[in-house]
Amino acid sequence: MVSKEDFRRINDYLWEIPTSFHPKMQVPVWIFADEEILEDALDDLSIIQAVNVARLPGLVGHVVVMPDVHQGYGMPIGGVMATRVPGGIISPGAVGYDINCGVRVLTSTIKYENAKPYLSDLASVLYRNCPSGVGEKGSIPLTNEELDQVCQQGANWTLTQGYAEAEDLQRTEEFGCLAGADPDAASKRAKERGKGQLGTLGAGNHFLEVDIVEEVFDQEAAEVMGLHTGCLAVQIHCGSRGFGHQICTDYVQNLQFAVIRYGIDLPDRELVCAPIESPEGQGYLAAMKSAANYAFANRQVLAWHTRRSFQEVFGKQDSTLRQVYDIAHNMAKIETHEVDGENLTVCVHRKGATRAFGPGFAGLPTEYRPLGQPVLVPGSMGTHSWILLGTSASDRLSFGSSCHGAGRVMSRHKAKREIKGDRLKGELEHEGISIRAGSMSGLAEEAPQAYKDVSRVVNVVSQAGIARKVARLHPVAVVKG
DNA sequence: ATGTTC
Repeated sequence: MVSKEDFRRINDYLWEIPTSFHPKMQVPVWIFADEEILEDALDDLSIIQAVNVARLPGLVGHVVVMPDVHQGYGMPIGGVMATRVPGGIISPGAVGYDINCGVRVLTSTIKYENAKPYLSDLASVLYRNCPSGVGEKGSIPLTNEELDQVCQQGANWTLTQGYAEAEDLQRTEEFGCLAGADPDAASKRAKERGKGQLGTLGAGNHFLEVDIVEEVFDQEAAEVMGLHTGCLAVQIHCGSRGFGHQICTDYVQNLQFAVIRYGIDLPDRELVCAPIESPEGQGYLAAMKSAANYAFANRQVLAWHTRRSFQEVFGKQDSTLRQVYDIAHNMAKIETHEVDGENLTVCVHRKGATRAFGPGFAGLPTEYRPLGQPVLVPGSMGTHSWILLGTSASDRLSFGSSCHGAGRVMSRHKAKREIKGDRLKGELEHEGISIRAGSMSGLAEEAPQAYKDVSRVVNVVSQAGIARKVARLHPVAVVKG
């Protein structure tokens, strides 16, 4: 067990578990939290899992835990670990089952006051046009060859097919495509699942939401990002669907043998991994990149569905949706970071954590380079969401990372048991939020009561200096599986 | 998260 006394307070928003806590810890664990969030984090396995992660071979710096943390498969959601390349490991459980789960935000100049009478229709049209729900198939079935192209080209494939604008790709992490993806590293079963699901939302905490830009905290940055107070914006939260899920399932199973072959001492079977330079590690990395590219393409096709839905409701003239940004929050990336005064090549695993690089990063479009990387933080349904920017301090504190959402405090099981979906829908509709959901029990699982207060989470990362506030969004229409 | 127990 871990208790509050095991933490050393670095400052009001940063706490450390030193390596002296456990003889096998390679690096300390740092958690970004206020006291309340720290205490919440001790209620589940989050911190124990972070300590387990700190025992893996080849770790550098420290394991990072974000304020939206909750327990996950092997590694907590809201965790970051960096491993030496070569010499360290790569672990599917430290990326997550939904490879490149992420968020895209689109923005408009449509004023909420003018749009208000049409929002219920808009919700219905979006629900009709954006396939959602477990196992749901999309409107763009892919051949084997096309799936391979999506894996290799990511969002670029959607541009060639007419589902994207060039600016969308500019304003996507990695410009919508990771180099080095190998579709043949994905199993036949993964491919079969992936072929029919491009352009689908999925279920669970995935959603498509129309928001009002409620308050702007940095006028200059908001202007560059096209965020206008009182106007509509759209958030799309989803990932690589059955394709990425199957890839994770396959490699969690296969890498068990790598653990034995390379004699890795695992603190938890769920942290199954392989040396990153091994054939097994490289296989997972190439498959993970395929799923990541699939997810970039998936969110792009959903953006296309969103645009045609807006045109259907508001007409072609007044419905322009410009992309603000698209970020991943379940991904492993080879990056260079300064650790203890030394520049190291590392594999940064971000699971329920976003990249948050500061100003000057060359991988950003020109207009964003002076600002830093946009960080998109969806809240729980019916509450706020936030647009932040990465900072230069994130580079040295959190491997250039920030939080990804509100973070669960109630298990899915408990939420389903305690909350009535149809009653929740009524309450949200009463607050002026149009809800279109395929499953009432699914809706209950995602109730605001099941999550932390996202503004509290955002306050921690902002006070800790790893991201800064640009704008707060408020939902007016939600589409869920 | 997930053809929600291949």
